[in-house]
Amino acid sequence: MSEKDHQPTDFIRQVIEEDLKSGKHKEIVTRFPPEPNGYLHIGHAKSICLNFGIAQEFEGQCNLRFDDTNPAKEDVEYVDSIKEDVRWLGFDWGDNLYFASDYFEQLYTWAVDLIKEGKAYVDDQTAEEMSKGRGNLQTPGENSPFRDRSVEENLALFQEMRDGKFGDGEKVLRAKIDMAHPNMNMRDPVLYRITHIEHHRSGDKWCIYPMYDFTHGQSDALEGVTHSLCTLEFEHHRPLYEWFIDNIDVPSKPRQIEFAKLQLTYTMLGKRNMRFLVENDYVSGWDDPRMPTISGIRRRGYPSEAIRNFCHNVGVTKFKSTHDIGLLENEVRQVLNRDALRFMAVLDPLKVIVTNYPEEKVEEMDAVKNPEKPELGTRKVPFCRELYIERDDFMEDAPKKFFRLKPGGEVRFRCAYWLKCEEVIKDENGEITELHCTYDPDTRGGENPPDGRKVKGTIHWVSARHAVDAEVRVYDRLFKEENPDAAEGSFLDYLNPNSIEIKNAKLEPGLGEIEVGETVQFERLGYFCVDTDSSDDKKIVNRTVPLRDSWAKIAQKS
RNA sequence: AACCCCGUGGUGUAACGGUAGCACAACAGAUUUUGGUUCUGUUUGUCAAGGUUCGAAUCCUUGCGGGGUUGCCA
Repeated sequence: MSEKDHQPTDFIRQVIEEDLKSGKHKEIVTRFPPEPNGYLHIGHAKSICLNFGIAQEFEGQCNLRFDDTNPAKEDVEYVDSIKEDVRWLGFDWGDNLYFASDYFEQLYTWAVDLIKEGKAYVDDQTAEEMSKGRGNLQTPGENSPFRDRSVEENLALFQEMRDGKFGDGEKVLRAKIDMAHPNMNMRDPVLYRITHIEHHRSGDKWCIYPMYDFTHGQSDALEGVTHSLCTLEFEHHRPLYEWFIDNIDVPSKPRQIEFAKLQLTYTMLGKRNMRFLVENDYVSGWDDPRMPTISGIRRRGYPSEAIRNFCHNVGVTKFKSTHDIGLLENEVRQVLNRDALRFMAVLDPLKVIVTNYPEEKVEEMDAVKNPEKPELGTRKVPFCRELYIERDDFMEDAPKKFFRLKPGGEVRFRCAYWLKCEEVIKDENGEITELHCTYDPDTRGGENPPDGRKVKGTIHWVSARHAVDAEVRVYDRLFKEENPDAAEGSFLDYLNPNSIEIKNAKLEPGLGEIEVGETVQFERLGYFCVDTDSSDDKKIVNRTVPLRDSWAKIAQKS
């Protein structure tokens, strides 16, 4: 039972341990390298937890590097949100904030070096011609007619590309590798393209921009990254990554290792599909609480600790697995059960009149703030003659297993009294409008009465006179289909029409003081978080996640 | 069918040639002033066939299945 046995071990950490043991590296350096072209989502959280987590465990360093080599898609707006999200997840890059665009000059110099060594050339072909010349998966490509230009001509042309002598797409710089290579990435990949677009950081200094492949490994090498962890789709870029590291005079030799990206049931993580939902108002924005973005999850009320625990449990492999979203929700409940303060709130109010309770009387009942943390003590909850209970907690023709309120039945009102339903009041449509009940003074605080009577159910309630009104947004998963990406037809066919339900709820008065962003438990209902849309006169609350509900299962069966 | 990667209960993940373990889910029970929490128990698995070995989830071969790759995106 050494400590080692409890360490999570995966194939990447094993490689790192070996590299440390063999003396290949003294210190581990990783990096999280987002392109600032969108918002981070739960899939990125896996990569963040992996890279920053490894740095922490091995007492190394993790850089935050923006892979900003394509100005057409990028913006500072995203840089800021990405930083905020990484910080919220609980990680710190210290001084190690980098931008690939800061390496443009160095990368250019290295490109010139390759040209001088006859390992790169300027190609005049159109994109279409190049594509054709590359061949396909079965057939080898053919050399470009420009492949054998002289070093001098290439040097001059590349300089002219930089100087802006050509329009977008007129020329590219390519590596001279092997047009018949079985790996398409090695068939003379493009190193630089011409793009006359202002870059969000380098402005109009450049009109040629390096490709991802020509940037990433060298950036890693410049920063002394030892292990460059990326997702599986870069697997067949690795030979190229290594080709650049081997053919360029870089200061260190990083190693690329690939792992499977995170996939979740009932969730769609594709950037362009998420963008579609945002731009076409299927959701309120990137931070809509139903979105799998970090900002959405945060607004929904998921604690970052739960995300970290989840990523830890998910593990790291090369197997393309899909995780059950329920596992994430379980982690959320686990953290919130431990931390969240308890309150009572009624989402779908039904009035209860306690007919034998004095009109003017108000009692302050004691209720535990959090049973998981008894040291926190209790809160006061006002009780009076008029109350609200959950409409669901009353049934006229109740099945045997229904332990809540029914005509002639008695239940415990949590922390208050035992109440017996004496009369059901209905309107002209037969809708139940209120319940007339009597209370037993011998059950104050919800205690068992001296006569030994038993009661099966305990329900929550709110004093009608003291309740705070609130809009509660009850969220459900965005998609009805387990895998909206892979299902037949458009993912839009699988949107859950009930992914948001608005309730005009009655809250326990103490809830008026809860601040935006704070997550609490509404007893018997779930965890709820005060939303950023709240104003001084209107409280808006998101349902983070419901409590486990074994009654719902029983009810469904019968 | 060119090359590459991957196959362990329902979903994931561990076991590194030596008792197939863990989490979630499901089911049953106990406790409970939340039908919550907690606790106990049960069910379900090594893709297949050969080979190596005293012994194979693990090594080898073949097959089967899934995924990826033909951007001047990352």
